[in-house]
Amino acid sequence: MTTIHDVAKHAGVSIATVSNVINNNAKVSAGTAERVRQAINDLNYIPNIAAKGLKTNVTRIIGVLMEDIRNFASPYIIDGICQQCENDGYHVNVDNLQVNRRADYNVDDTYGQLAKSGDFQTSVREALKTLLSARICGLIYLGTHPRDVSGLLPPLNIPVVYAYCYAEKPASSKALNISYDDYQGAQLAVKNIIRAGHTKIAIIGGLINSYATHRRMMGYQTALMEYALPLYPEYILSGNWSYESGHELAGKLFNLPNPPTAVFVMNDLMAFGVIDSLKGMGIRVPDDVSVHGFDDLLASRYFSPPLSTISLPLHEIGEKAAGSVIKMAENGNEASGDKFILIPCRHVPRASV
Amino acid sequence: MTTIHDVAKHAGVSIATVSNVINNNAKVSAGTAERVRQAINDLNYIPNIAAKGLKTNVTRIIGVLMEDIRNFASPYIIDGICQQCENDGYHVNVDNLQVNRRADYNVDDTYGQLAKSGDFQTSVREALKTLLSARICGLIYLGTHPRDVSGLLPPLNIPVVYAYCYAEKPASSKALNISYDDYQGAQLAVKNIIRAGHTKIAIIGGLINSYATHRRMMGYQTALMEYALPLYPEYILSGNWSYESGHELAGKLFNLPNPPTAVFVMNDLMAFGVIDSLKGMGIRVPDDVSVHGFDDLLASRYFSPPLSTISLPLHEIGEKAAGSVIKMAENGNEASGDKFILIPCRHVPRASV
DNA sequence: TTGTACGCGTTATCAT
DNA sequence: ATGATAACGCGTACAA
Repeated sequence: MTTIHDVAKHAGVSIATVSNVINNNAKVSAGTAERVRQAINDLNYIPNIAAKGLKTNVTRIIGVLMEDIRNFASPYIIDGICQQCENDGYHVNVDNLQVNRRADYNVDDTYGQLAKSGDFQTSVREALKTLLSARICGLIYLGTHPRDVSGLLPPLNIPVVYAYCYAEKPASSKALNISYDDYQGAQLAVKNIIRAGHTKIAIIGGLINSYATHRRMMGYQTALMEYALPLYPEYILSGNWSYESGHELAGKLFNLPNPPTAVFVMNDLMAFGVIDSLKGMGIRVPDDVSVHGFDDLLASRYFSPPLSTISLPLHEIGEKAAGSVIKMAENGNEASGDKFILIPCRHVPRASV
Repeated sequence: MTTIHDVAKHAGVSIATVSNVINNNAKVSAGTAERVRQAINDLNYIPNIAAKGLKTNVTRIIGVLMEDIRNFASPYIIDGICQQCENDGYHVNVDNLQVNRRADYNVDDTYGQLAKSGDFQTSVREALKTLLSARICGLIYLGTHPRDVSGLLPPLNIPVVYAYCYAEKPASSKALNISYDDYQGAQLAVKNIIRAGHTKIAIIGGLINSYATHRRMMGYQTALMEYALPLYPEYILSGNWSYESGHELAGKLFNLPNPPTAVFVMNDLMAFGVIDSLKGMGIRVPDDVSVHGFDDLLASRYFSPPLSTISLPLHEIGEKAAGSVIKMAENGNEASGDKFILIPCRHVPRASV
């Protein structure tokens, strides 16, 4: 590899001058600057950022610790992260924890177990050590779904952004939580159902102890209240986020003496199960019953009928996460303002409502 | 950050001894080794790999230049890359080219244009410069679908692996192409259809000038020949990989005087279009006609009927790509053996056949 | 068995 | 305006 010395020799100047040209710090005469630039081009010189980082103690590397890149949300978030980092001239160092290969990551309960499992803790520490050995100047912890991940990370003295999850007790004094707005998204869904003319609207939630279920349930209630619609306790069910669970609960729901005319299902996977179950019972969607999902999986637009759903601001979460962690890394001071940033969801109207 | 000097002082030894303990090179007495390890633990010391790389001229960083992380295959391949790199103690540096935001990346023709477009070339060079500035010791170029990407990368003196694409004229003397086996996968699909009892089997291909279309067409022919089945020219159609194109071609196919009883569709997206078109015509799948896809999208198992398809060895491609590039980086010599590695696909039988 | 000194490719300080 | 040189954190001869 050609070094700054090669360039200096080729241009007939000192390495200091070359450095000054590269970082256009000091005053270099236009002539020599041009000569140096020519030499850089001739020799195809690319500065070694490791050496630069060693000297300046600033690496401009952002570490991304992701629980599972195979989760449907991860690629879009990483896309946002990469874009923002490229804009700001930062490198991205990734590490994948492969949660999927450890447990069924659609089930909330396993998270609690995971977090406690020594095995998982060990690989988090291991991955973190790898990242830290590169002297990353900021960390993004990317979850597989919103929940409290406090305690997973050891205390850190670099800024940390929790993306698509959150930490009540963050690992760093400079920390931020960035996710989407469950409450707003659920309202969006239910209000859309109401505007389509429904008044008997059931809800099928995810695991009862999950943050998302809780927040989306609030959104459901708020929307009903806003339109002065009654809340029927028998219309409120909880599954476990799986296709099968949606299938099963739909059976229960539509054997009620007074069944609903619409269902807000808290994720698309369960909604698929609901619709298939309805089809099995000879109930047509949306002619007889409307079904609304949440997540906007790629599959949802090809489902029959195409599923009305809520699309998550994944790219924006990534952009914002990277932007924030970079800002915190550059301003030495603590992060100010709201520690919990929720980006609004968008509504995706399709044929199922 | 604590340095090797801090550890040395804390343990009452010299930095050389600390270094020797870390890399367990030279003989260090058991006692001092233990003291040093204790100190490392006490101070939470993590070696600075930038400094190490500067000294040894080996960074153990693999660069991944991906055309689009949002492509359905990318996350699984990256998962494989991360896993292999973690196993071998390598860091992963990523850069995303965001092809998706430049053109409709499902359409083959745009690739030719992209490659020629100065804009794309510029961002490839830019991204590469970023990666090279970290002195990566190997590069993985991850495409969005198999095609020849020769000429996209400038000449490089580090090993390069093309994953999920290939280069007839690679950028480095140490290069390898790793993808899945279109020919074998297509045979798998068609043989499965034949074994289900069909003899009138149509095929809907992707763009006629694409490598994948060509190879899969060969697989189709081979399978028919092996079972001594005739090949009807009117059963051979080509689309452009899109849902709409599948929908349209199914209309043509089943208005034939003597329509087929099964269709091998070259990707799942077109297969969705085919099935929906069939439904529209009152033709039942699989009762009247069988449909077989290729790709195994997440959506395919939730489609109705669930789609029989071919699953791609994505994780394996990633593992193999990382393993190969690391091997080439470590053995100074040229890569030997086959430059084109094709990993077999698996068959995923579901209800549509 | 352990310690000293130098160099890796930069930036930054100080002369010139 | 430009150049010489000392760090940065680490590995490694070579010396002790």
